[in-house]
Amino acid sequence: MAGFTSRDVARLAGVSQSTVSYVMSGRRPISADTRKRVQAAIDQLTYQPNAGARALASQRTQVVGLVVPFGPAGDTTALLPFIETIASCARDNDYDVLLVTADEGTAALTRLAGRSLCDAIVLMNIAAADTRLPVAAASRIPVILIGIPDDPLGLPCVDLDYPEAARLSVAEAAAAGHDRVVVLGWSAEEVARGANYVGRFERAAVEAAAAAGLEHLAVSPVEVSREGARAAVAEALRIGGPRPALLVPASSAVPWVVQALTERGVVPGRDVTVVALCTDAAAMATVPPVTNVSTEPRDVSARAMQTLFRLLERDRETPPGGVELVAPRLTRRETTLTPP
Amino acid sequence: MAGFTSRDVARLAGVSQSTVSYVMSGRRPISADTRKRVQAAIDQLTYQPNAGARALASQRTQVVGLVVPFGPAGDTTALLPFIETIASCARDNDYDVLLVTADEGTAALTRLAGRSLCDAIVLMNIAAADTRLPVAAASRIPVILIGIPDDPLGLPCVDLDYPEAARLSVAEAAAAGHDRVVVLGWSAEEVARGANYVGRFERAAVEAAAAAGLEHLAVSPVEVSREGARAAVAEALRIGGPRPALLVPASSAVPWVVQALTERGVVPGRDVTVVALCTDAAAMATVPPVTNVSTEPRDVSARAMQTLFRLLERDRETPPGGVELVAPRLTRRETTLTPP
DNA sequence: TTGAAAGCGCTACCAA
DNA sequence: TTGGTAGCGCTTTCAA
Repeated sequence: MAGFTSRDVARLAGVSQSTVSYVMSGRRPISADTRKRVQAAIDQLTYQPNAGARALASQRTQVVGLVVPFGPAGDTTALLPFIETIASCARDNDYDVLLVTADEGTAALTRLAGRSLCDAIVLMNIAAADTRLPVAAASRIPVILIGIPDDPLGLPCVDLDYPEAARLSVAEAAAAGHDRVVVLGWSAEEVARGANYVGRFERAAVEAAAAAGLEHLAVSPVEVSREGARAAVAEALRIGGPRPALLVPASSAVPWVVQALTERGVVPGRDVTVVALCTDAAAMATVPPVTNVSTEPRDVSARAMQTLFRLLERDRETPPGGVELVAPRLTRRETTLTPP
Repeated sequence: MAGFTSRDVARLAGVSQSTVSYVMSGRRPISADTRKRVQAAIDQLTYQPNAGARALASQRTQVVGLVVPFGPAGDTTALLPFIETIASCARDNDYDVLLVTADEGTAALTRLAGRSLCDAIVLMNIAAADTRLPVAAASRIPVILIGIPDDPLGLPCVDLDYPEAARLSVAEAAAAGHDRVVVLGWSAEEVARGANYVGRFERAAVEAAAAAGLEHLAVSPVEVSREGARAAVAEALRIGGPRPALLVPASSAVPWVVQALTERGVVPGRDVTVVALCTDAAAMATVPPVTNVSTEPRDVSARAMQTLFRLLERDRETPPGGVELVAPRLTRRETTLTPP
C-alpha cells in the first residue's frame, strides 16, 4: 500500500521534491495550479511523510512523552481520564503520545529527551521531593508537571486546588450544621511517597475548620481496603461525637468508607455527612451517591496540555514555570445531612 | 546536556563514526581495546542515538502502536491493566508504546503505518465485523488483535477463552446444586457494537447448561447502572425460581448487581449463587467478595505482545494469523451457595 | 579489525 | 513562484 516518498509525488506531479514539501507545510506561497497537481499526486499515491525523516530534518517529532505512574504506586483507577484527555488534546494539536511507565524513573526522562523521542514531556504523580525533578529541570525539552512538588525548580505545574477543595468540604460540613469534621485521611502509600497535596489539603482543612468554628479531627492513614475502611470508620465514629461530618480525600477509599458506614447501620445523609474528594463519576457510582468535591482530571490534564503547547509554539524563551491551580466544584448529592 | 552525535563520540574515541555504530549495535566484531575507548567516550558524553535518524536509516522505529478504545465505547476501567502490561512488555523488549485513541478509527491505522510511526500495531476492542480489519490486514506492518472478530482476515488474535469461561461458570452453578442458571447479560453497548465474545459466551453457556441438565435463562441486555442492575435483578429473581444461580458476564455491572441483590435482602452465598466474569481485583472489591471467572487482562496482553515480538523478530514470512485463547480461572469466594 | 562513503526521506536555505 | 541542494544523524555496504 504505502512506501511512496515525496520524490514519487514530485515525479508524478512534475515538480521538484522541495515543492512537495512546501505544499505540505504551507511554508511558502504556491500557485493554485501547482498545489492542485501536487495534491492530486499525493491523493493518488496516498502519500504520507515519513515521521523519522521529518523528525531528523526538522528537529521536531510531533510527539509528547507521557510518564504515567504504573507499577507499584498509583491510584491506578483514577489514571484513565488523565491519559485519555492527554491523548485527545495531543491529537487535537497534531501530536502523538508516547507512553512510558514511571518505573523507569529518571531513565525515562533521559531516554525520551536524549534520543529525541519527543518534543515535550508530561510528568504525572509528582512527589513532594521528586528525584526526577533535577533531571527534568535540566532537560533539553519542556517538561510539565501534573502535581506540585515542594520546589518545582522552575518547571510549570498544574494541579487541583487542594486547599480550595478542603475549604469547600469544610464549608459543606458547616452548612449541614455539624460542629465536628473528621478527615478520613490518605493512604499510607500517598503519605509515604510524600504527595504534596496531602499537606496542602490538611493545612487548609485545619484552617477552614478553625475559621468556621468547627472542631477538626483526623484519622490517618487509611488503608484502602474493606478492613481498612472499617477500622477508619470505627475510629471516626468513636472520636467524632454524635453527628460528625466525614471528609474522605482519598478517592479510592470512598466506596469502602460508604460501605463500612452502611454496614454499621449508619446512614450517610441521615446520621452523618460524607464529603468525598473524587471524580463526579466515582461519586455517582456509590450507593447512595456521595456529595463530592470533584478532582477534575480532565480539566487538569487539558490545562497542562494547553500550557505545554504554548511552550512548544512560542518556541523557547517563554517565561518558564508557574503553578496553575484548577478549581474544584462541590456537588451536593445524597450524603449531606439535611434537617428532617 | 545532550546534543552529542555519534560523530562526537567517534572523534573523542579516535575512531570512525561507523565504528561507533558497530560498537552500539554489536553487528560487527570489535577489538576489545577499541570497544573500551568507544564506550568510554559514550559514557563521558552520555551519548544517546537519535531515534529519528536511526529509524530513517534502519527502517525500524522500535515503537509499537497501541490503539485503545477511549471515547464513546469501552469498559473504560478494565482498560488499565491492558495498557500497563503492554507498555511493560514493550519496554522489556526495548520498544516504546505510541498511544492512539480509537476514535480516529481507520485513520489511526493508516497514519501509524503510512508515516512509519511504529513497527507494529496492537488493536483492542475488536467488533465482530470490525471495519478496521480490512485496513489492518492490508497494512505494511504486523497488526495483532486483542479480541476475536468473526473473520480475522488472517490477522493474529488473542483473547480470553469465553466459551471456557461460560463452562466454568455453569459448572460452578451445577456444583452448588442449582437447577437454573440465569445469565445477567451484556450491556446494550457491547451488544450493539457486536462484540464477538457475547455470542461465544452465550452459546457455550447454553450448551453447558444443557449438558449439565440445568435450565438456562437470560436477562439481556443489562444497563450498566444502579437502576439497570435493579431491573435486571428483579427480572432474574422473577424468572429464576427459588434458588437461581446468577451469571454476570458484564464485569462493570457486577458491583451493581451485588448491590441490587443486597438491597432486596437477597444474600449472595446464602440465597443465590453469583458468578461474575471479571478480574480478580474487581471480584475482591465487592461486598461480599464474589466468586469469579477471571478475565486475565495481563495474561491476554502479555500473550499478544509475545506473539507480536515473534512476528517482529522472525522478520517477514512467518505463518501469519491464528487465534490464541487464554484460559480463565474460577475462584470460589463468598457468593457461591454452600449447603448449610 | 577498521574506515570511507552512500544513502534513508525529509526540511529549509540559496538561487533563479 | 519554483528548483537545486546541503544537510539532519544514523545504518550498512564496499574496500582496505
